Amino acid sequence: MTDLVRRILVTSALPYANGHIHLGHLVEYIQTDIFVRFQKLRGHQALYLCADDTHGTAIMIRARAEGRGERELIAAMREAHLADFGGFQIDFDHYGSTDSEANRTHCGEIWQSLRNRGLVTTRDVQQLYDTTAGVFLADRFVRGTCPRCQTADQYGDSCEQCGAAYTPADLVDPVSTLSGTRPEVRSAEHLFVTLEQMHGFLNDWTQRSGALDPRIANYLAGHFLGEPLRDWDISRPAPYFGFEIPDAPGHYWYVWFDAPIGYLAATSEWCAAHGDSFDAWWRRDGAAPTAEIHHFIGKDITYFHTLFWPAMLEAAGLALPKRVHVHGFLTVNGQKMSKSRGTFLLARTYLDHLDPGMLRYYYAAKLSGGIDDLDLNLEEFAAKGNADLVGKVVNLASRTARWLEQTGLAAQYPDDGGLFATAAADGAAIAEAYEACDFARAMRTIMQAADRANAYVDAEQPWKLAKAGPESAAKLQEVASVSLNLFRQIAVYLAPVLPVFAVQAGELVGGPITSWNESQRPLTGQPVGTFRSLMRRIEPAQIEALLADSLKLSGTPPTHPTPSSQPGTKGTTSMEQHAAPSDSGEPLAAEPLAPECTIDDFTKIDLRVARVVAAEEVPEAKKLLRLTISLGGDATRTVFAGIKGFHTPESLVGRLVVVVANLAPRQMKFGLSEGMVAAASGAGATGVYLLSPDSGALPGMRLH
RNA sequence: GGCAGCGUAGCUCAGUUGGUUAGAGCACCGGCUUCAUAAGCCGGGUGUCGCCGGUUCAAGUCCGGCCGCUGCUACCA
Repeated sequence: MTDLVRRILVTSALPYANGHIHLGHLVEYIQTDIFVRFQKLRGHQALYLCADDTHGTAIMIRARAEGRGERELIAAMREAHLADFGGFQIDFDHYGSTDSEANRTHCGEIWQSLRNRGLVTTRDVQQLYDTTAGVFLADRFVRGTCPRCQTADQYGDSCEQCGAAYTPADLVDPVSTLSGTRPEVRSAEHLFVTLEQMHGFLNDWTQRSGALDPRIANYLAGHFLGEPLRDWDISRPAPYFGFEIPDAPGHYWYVWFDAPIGYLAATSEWCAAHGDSFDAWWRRDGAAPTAEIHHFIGKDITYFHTLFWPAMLEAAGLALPKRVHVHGFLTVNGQKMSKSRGTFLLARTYLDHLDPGMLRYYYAAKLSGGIDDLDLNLEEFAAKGNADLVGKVVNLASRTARWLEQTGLAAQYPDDGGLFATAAADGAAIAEAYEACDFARAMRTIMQAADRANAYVDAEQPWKLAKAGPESAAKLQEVASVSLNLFRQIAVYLAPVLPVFAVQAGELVGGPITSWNESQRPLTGQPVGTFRSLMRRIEPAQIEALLADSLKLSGTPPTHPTPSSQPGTKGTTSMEQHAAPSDSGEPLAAEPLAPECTIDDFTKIDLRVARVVAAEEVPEAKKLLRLTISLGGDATRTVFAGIKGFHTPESLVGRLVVVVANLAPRQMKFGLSEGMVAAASGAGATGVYLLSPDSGALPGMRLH
């Protein structure tokens, strides 16, 4: 089959050491792992490399908050990450860390290349300096009074009250959160990469190299490459958890500089451990690179991997990616993962309740290599795993292995009507789909083989042969041998997706699966082990337990067993639901109750009756109406309310509404909004319903 | 509003360079089977392929214009 042994270096994006792995992360790691396992099964030399992304301000702040050093924090998170990945059978060839000596070395080399090519420039940036702590202060480390609305205790970059944006130097009475002293304005030098000098190269690489999906290339052309590329600020002054820049003491490489270089460092570390050569993977010798480089990333970090990173590699004379595989985000039951809905699913929580193979298969069945978001519909997840893996695939072995325990496989492969040969021929198409990361297509083709195999068993009725007695024994052995061979063939095809299942299938019959080629020849005469459960069905209770645990972890009590809340489709309108005699549970299910609050919490919010005295369209606004409301007497407020399209200005004037009267003013594009009008709304834009007090209520009355 | 993407059976989707009566899985209904983890097999679809127009011998597939939805962004206080 395959002609040459390819050398394929594959990476997933480095997970940040500031949080745990969740099912969204796993879309990427499972996808990458399947790709790598497939390549290895085909006989290619593939390396799956990854690392923890450990540097940056967030880590530093978190470590301080936890009262421990950064390295202690990242070591603990590394353990947790590795345990999660292991649980999902993600098989890295090497898992490094951006906080390694190898990475420091590679950062230095790339840096020197940028210097040599004249791509580094410096520019002064005005920053506040803490004379007591002796450090420049990032925006987050400064608080002070807003220069615009005079609100105290605001961060250095923007005001939470009026929304004004400014620099820390603009703050009135600034205070350093590190020392509590008043910082002074100093000018600090930052280092920049003048990306514009690489513009021609980036145009060419993004549009013509074939490394990118056309949609991604188009996005880059439209958003960035159509105008001069801005300089990239790649240094941060101390305090910063990271690597100090060797020729610029006091400056540290920004985390997004050293993170992708972690791919190089991981390669070096793996090579050191295996006696291989880094240069053979990354160095460009003449026109033809010796290895293929594949990056798998989420669409949120496209910019870094398709502009900065190739520019860095190009400047350093290193090999460019053959392909950057960009995938979408994970949604759960059609919506973003949500802690309050209990659908923020951590890897660990999943593993407490369900089989990782089921998720690997589900993702495989939904991934087609595009950048579309992937929806984890929990009902479909259970149905698909149960029907395909348990009902079709495992069932093949489960229903026939027992008849071969004594005799083993038939000595000669029987006439199966061409079933094995057909599925063997399908191998080329399945491999092609794997290669293109269209795993969904591969799974469909494999399941068709399973369908044909089950139909065969049904037609041959081996259970009748078993009852018929000794004269049917040979025929029984033949039928069961066909069935088990088809089963093993499918196990080979599924091995990249379900490695544990593949091992167990091999234990049952035929030994370890080591090569894709094993799908091409039936086995004969081999012993058959005792069938034992290979994969268990997903029970609804397990999914409920998963969701309940996820809710607990987010600190929200489970309000009720989560029904399968299909997002409302166009069939029923809100109006119809109003008329229904019994109310649907859908709105509550769509937005479960918030965590319990105390009466003190509630009294912080001053809700008042108010009268709309004026209402007008804001022509340029899509959702907003400008309301003038009266709290009685001459106390009036201007409020922008997002109710355009649901209410006309004329219908509002004169009516009573409920407002949040002590809400901090908010600067909006069309003016300052001085409160919020209370309204009910469901998930999605199903409607907005203003609250009205009973008649007799007067403006200014408070809600108790 | 800007940018991008998507609109095919109740649901999730497949439809390769335009080419026979538009498909799969799930769900649902009927029948069969009982070896198997309440698994399996057979049968059952009058779908305006979002709408309108265009190109073509031929369009779900290409082009244009609308409508709707989603994501990012913006004004969701």
